[in-house]
Amino acid sequence: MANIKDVALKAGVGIATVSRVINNSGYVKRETREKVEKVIKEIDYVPNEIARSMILQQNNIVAFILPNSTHLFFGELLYFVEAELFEHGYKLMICNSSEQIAKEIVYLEMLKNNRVDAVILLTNNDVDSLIDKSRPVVSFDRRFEGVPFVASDNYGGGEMAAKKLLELGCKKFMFIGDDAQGDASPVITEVTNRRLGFNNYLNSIGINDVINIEYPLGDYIVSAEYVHGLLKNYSDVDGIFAISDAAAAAVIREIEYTGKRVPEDVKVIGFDGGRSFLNLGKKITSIGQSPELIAKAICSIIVSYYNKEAVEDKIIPVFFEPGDTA
Amino acid sequence: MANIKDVALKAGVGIATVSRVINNSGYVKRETREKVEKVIKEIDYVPNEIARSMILQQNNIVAFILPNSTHLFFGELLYFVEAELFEHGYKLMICNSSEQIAKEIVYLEMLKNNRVDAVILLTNNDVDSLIDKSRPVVSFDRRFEGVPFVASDNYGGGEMAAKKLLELGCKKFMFIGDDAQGDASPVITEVTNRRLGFNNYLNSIGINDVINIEYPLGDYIVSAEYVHGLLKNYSDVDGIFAISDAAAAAVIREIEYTGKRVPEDVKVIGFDGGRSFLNLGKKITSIGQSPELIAKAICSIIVSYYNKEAVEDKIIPVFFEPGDTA
DNA sequence: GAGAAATGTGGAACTGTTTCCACATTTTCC
DNA sequence: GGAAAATGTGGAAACAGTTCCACATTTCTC
Repeated sequence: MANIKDVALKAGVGIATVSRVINNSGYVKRETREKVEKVIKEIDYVPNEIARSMILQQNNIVAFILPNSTHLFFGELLYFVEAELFEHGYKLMICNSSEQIAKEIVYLEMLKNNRVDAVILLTNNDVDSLIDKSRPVVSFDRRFEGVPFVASDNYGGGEMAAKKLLELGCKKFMFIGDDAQGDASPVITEVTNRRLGFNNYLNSIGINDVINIEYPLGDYIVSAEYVHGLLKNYSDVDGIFAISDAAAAAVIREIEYTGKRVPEDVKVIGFDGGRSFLNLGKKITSIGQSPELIAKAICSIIVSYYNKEAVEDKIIPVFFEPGDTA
Repeated sequence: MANIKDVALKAGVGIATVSRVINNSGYVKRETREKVEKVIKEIDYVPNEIARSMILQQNNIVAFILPNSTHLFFGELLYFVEAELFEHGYKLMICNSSEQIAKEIVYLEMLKNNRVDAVILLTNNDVDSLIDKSRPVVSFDRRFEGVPFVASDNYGGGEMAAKKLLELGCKKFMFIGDDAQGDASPVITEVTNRRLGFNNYLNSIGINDVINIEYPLGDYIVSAEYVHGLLKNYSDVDGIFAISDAAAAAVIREIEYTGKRVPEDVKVIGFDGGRSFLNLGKKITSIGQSPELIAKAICSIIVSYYNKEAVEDKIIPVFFEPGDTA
């Protein structure tokens, strides 16, 4: 493949001049520029970005470590992150951790070697010590000391769900979610704020008998049987806030299985925007997060890093997404 | 950041020796190795992969150009491609084209500059002239002259759907799909083989009145209204093969809207595996493609390239995925 | 028309590795 | 015990660019 030297030689100019032409920098006489450009076309010269990265000490590559891009919300986030980075001239390297900390570790190490310009981190694991904080990192939905952080307003979303269910006349409330994850991970995850917002708001207006259900979930698929068992013990519940649309879908399926109707007998609000489960059935009423706004926030932090501006955490508003289940 | 020279200096050895230690190549005395390894730990040296890529003329980066990672099948394919590449020590750069040829062009150019080791191409656009065929490229679902090609056995899948509907006693058949895309793109796309397999098989056993419906779809969302209009003209149809699960979902919705029951009155088979639309309702009976097998095939081609072995096209078997609609 | 400023150009150092080559030392073998 | 083979080591040339610096030429200004 042709290199800059070949161009210089063929055009009868110095390497520095070719570089100036390519980068449109410094002084170049019009005729010289044209001569060089002609040669570039002729021998089909394409600058080698690897060599540029080396000298410039940056490669315009951002890495995104996330659990699994096939989950709708993550996939959407990925999509918008890519689109946004593209606008700013960055390329995106994708690293599915599959929730395995081992793979996260390998990736985190690899990214050090590769000198990627920034890392977007979306993990539930305690990888604090593995993060190279001397380089730009942005974390979504999980706080790490010294790492800028982006998340939806989960607390506000919880409140919003509570208000909506109240508005619709519900009397007996339930929250169902997997946020505590047992003793294995004592960290308060960001989604816990959904529970807190929901509970605190109801408590604040005197409702203190909210039922909080903890269910274990593997790979985000809610076990219908498990939900079923739980629901029959709480037959007076008429307003349910589920931690995700996936959880809401399972809950709805089970409620209907017991003969009750949604939303006539029990109202259910999910979380994520109701986009995932809208086919061949009803659409879930949901508190939505905007992957697009989140992606924009993440990228703006990366750009700030790049411009050596101060970076700060960002909390992204959520919105009420009407549906058929509340 | 520390570099190899710092290590050499501090350990009192030559650069070449450090390199040998890192890469575990050539001869290094045990004591020397230990000394060097100690220094590496001490000053937290991490080899610069960019410099390595430059000298090695390879960077172990594979780029995947695809329309949109948020579509379930593409997202799954992406997931498995990433997993498979990871096993082989490659990193994955993701390039969502959003079906825009302009973005594809920019990416294709960019990837030349970046000297990625291979490109996986998933596009419906005529980008033949833009592909740098001097470097490893693999195309999925779309044939380009001189580019190795991977696809599901779409023709066989069409046949399979026909046989299944026959088996279930259907008498009047319909195919519904968007494969021809009007005059704009005269290319026979790979999915057309689904139609061909279906029609040819039925024709071969003497059924010649198969109704083939062409519907326009924007961004993979089937217009329910459009389908509705079509269906009422063909009230005797009792066996439908839809080009995708998304199309099948729309068809089913519309059939039920007219008062008929699926699968009792009309049987519907989709394509992609029925995973997309299984919540809050029935699961679509479907011909499945295996994103995992496809990913493995794609990666094995890339590895063959890498080992300078001959590469050849691969057709991946499809499978019948039972559901509630046929 | 001379000095200053602006414009134009090329050489060479530098980025951080790998690897060839030359040379030194040690081990093997008859 | 000496030649041959195996082992061990470092210098320097690549890889393909960018950019500082020095120097040359042109244009501007009074």
